[in-house]
Amino acid sequence: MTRRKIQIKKIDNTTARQVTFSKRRRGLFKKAQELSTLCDAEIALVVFSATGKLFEFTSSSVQQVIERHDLLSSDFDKLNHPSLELQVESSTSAALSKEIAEKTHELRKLMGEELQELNMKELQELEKLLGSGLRRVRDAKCEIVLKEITSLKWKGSQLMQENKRLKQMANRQVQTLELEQGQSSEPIGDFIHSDPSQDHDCSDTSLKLGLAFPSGI
Amino acid sequence: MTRRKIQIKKIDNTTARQVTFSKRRRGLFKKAQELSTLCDAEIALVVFSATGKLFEFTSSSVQQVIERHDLLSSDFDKLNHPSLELQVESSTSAALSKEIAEKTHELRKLMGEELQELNMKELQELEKLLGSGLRRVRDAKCEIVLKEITSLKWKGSQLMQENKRLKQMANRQVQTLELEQGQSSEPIGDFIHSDPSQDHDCSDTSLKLGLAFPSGI
DNA sequence: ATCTATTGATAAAA
DNA sequence: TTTTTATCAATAGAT
Repeated sequence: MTRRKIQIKKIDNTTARQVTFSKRRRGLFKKAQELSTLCDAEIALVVFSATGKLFEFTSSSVQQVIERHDLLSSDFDKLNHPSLELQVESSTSAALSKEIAEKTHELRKLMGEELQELNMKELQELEKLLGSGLRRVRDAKCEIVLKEITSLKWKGSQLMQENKRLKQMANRQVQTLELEQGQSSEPIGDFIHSDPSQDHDCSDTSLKLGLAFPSGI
Repeated sequence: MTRRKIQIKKIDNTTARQVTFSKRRRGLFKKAQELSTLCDAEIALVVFSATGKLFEFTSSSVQQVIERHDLLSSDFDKLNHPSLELQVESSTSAALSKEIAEKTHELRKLMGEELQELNMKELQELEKLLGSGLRRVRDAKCEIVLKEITSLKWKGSQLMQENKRLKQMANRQVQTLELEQGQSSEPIGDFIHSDPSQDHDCSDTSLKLGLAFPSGI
């Protein structure tokens, strides 16, 4: 794409790969943003880096939905300003990463310096430290996922309810025809399978949440 | 971007918007594909057009997971049996919890048994073991999350299509009534909006995903 | 759908 | 990481 054309295959050099990842990720997110704006499309883009880092872009924030329906604690929302930037580094996540890095370093240091001095108690203490950090990270990630899934289920339940209502209406309408005309109209089966070719306004329905996603991930 | 620079705002002209949508959507998917290949990243990209059509790209490993667990895709009837879904999710989570527990137990055992025997190399091996275990857990989490989200999106699109068909049906039924009775029946508007207390315009039937929220793990 | 004049994205280097 | 710059790729408008 520039100085030289490149092959589309995994970049061997780690540094070059990371640089390219940063650049292209930004480019991709920008393109996604532009498409959603230009063409009024809904876009969800999730990128996991090779190191497991998560980046996400969604065309419309579900934050409003979540806040409106009081779904989950808003701890993470405070850190979130999706309108300002496509992707913001979370200070919480960064802090957690840092903490993990520090614990790991601590472990390395201890192992290198005082191997003979290590006893069970000290090792367990280290384990506990590492474990708590990891648990916090896990919980944070879980919460994010929960929000996402909950919002999707909410949307799904809206659609289901509307679907059900439309079916009821259709049935009523057929029954009305039968009554008024004293004969049966088209079989429902054919009616159901009529070919869709256009869309129009639909109606929203009340909130009926699905399941909570189990927190054990 | 070419003949002339354009503003990044919704394109008014419908035809132009659709053309641009097609072109840019292709470009976006290509970029996503390239990023996943070049940088070994896992990517899930979902685009709903303004008309509710679904386009999706997922990097290969994600795709395999989705196909492997494809049982959810074909029948969105399972949406009507949330308890079943809950069980599936729970068992999967339980497996992960178990894996974590096992890793922890392994560590304790190793530390408890041969503390004096542990040397730098062995400890580093232990650390690596833990790390890889954690990475596997993390990957498993990613898989579950992506699978869940993808299946929800799929279900959503199925419901949207069904709704579209039902709405079309309703319209035709009303029109049939009007023709056969030689007079107008209830206005379509009232028919569609039969429950005014809950209804409002919602031509936007597309799914909206969760927060833009990068997190480092 | 196909064609190009331009703009935009980005690989390599700093 | 971020910036710079030389090229390559994407695409707006036209056909």
